[in-house]
Amino acid sequence: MPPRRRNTYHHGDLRRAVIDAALQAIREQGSPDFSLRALARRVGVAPSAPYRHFEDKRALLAAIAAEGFRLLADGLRKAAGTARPGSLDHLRELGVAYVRFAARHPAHFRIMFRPELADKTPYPELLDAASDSFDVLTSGIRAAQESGVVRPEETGRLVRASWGMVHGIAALAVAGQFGRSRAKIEAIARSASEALIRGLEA
Amino acid sequence: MPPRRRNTYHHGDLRRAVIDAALQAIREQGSPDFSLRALARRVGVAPSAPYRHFEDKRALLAAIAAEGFRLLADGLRKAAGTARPGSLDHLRELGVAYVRFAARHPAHFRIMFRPELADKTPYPELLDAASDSFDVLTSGIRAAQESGVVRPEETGRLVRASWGMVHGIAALAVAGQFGRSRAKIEAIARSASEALIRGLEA
DNA sequence: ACTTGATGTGTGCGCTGTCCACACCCCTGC
DNA sequence: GCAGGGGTGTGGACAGCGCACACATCAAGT
Repeated sequence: MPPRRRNTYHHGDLRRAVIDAALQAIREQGSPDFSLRALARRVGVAPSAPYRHFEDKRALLAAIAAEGFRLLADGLRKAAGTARPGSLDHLRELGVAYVRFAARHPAHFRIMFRPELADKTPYPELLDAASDSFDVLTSGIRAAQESGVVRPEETGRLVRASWGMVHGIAALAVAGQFGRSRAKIEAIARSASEALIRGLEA
Repeated sequence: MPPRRRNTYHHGDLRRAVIDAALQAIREQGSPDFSLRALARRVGVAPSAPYRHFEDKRALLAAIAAEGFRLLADGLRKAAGTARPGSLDHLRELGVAYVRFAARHPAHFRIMFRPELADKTPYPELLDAASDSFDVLTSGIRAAQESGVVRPEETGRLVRASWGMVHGIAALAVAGQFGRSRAKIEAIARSASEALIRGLEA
């Protein structure tokens, strides 16, 4: 990619610029109620320019959601790396990492589970990223079961309970219900994860 | 209220009809992306008629959210009634009832935590209903602490963990991640609540 | 009967998402 | 070293939207 050009007919990296403007708008109002035209104005291009990069508004949201799931999978893997796979610590760090991702990337998080993207079929990029994240969680729990530290109950059930818990804490945190302090939010996630894991121990 | 009048200039209960049409639309598309004009068409009134009952679109959503919180508080209180206050069973039933509410009233649930309603200040009805629901949860946990069956940890922390868990399971269930069967969804909620409670026992 | 206030109608404004024909300009093949 | 082609941005158009405002209708109280 050539260095940023200014005052040229072509923008340089309009796709990225539109995504960033959208994230900014989501951060400001909490919801993707921006208009594509306003985004274009902010970026300094014609109203129809973004349509060269996104089929429609939903496709833009899908791109943001996919980016979010990629960031989430990264965060989960990184956190998991700090503890022995299959250990209870590993499990707890997965939970904390889920919530930390939401606290660090609230704008992404707010888009990722939007109902209008529930059918990910038209967006293979989104579908892949989402299942990848889900797999990291699932295999973390399965490993803990295999190493015998967690009940040998049906894995899917444990995944749903764990995922549900961290997802709920993340959602409420992003909604501002737990205050603005990331440290406090992570502390909540940590103690909640510990409690749930205690309840799931073999 | 007089009996339903048809073919009259005045509708009879337009406010209720608009809310119901909105709920129907939310059920159909998962998000409140309907137009107020379409709602009016469905109900058979002029595009501007709903504005007699709702200041704007957000106020309509706020009314739905408030109704949702009232239904939630009812459901929580009813479920709580089936077990001795302060007992672990009582706690579990609260958790199950939260998720059951979401499974039974998904359209309400989808609206209740929308970011555009996060500032409930302009909607005192919504504010009251929301804090009432929250109080039922909080006092349930406090009672369990006082009867000595749950750790005497800071109550707020326990509330956040518990609320987060049931909220996450509810959200994922409403998003269709756990399939359509209400029985299965409640089973997940039940076993997850039991696990968390085990982890929180004194 | 007359007024009055609540409720529904009709019309208009500015904005939106999206489409289309056209302008521009970088890159590649000759 | 130049022609032109394809990817990218422009400008204008259209239908539909949220919402405002002036007017119509009707029930209820005097």
